[in-house]
Amino acid sequence: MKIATFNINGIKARLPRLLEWLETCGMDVVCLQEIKSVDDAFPRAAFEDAGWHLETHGMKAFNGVAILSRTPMTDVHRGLPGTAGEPDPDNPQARYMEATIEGVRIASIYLPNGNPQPGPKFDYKLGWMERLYARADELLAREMPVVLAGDYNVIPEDIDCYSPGQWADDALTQPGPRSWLNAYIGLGYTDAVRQIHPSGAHYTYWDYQRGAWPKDHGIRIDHLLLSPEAADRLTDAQIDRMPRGKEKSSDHTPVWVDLAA
DNA sequence: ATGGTAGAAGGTCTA
Repeated sequence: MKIATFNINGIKARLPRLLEWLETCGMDVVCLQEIKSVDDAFPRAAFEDAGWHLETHGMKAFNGVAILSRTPMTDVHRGLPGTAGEPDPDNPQARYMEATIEGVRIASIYLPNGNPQPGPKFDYKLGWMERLYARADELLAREMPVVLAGDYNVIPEDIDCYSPGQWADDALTQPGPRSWLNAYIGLGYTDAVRQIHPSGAHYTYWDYQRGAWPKDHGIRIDHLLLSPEAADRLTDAQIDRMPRGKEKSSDHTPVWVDLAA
């Protein structure tokens, strides 16, 4: 069972490129982030016509997540439990959803960026990561395969960054967010790409500016965390760099895991 | 120190 995460940076701008990739990628499930669309404006038919089941959790202009699946989804849940820390608790930012697919609980996550730090946006990121910790812990109690997939906006270690010195003051490398990510690992989750590529520099994001892509000035911020029941089934994890090199690409590229049947 | 690019909007804000 192949499961991907892909921050597409706008569903409307990315639609043709995304459909091309979906045709050939061989994925069973694709978690999308930054759809930047309300649910009603999401181009559902294009995906359904191509044979995908689709669930979205969007909002106006920013953020927004979705899950595509070749087989039906059950028990779909939108929003990260607990609204404490949301700037507007009555209208929480659309950054999290879950669904069960073929017995695997899968989350699509768009974690707050947190820049500039320090500041209220960084505090929001830390609070969000604390709430995700609580949810990740709850999911472990189900004793089922869980895959927490998404754009975490955290560079786990300096080897995940082309130039750690240039990122030293950025919210993506700060000790606080890194500690929360390590806390998820401490609960029993496995960073799938790190597991398969223990010492490699494997990036998932390259800025649109300053020629970051041709110079391979990338960072690794898109992750799939696996519960023990999922990690036991892990046979492969890869970053597909091809989509990043296309015209009108996202600034992220897809990351995927393969779980044995 | 600034600006460089991109997307959703049709304001600037976010990254």
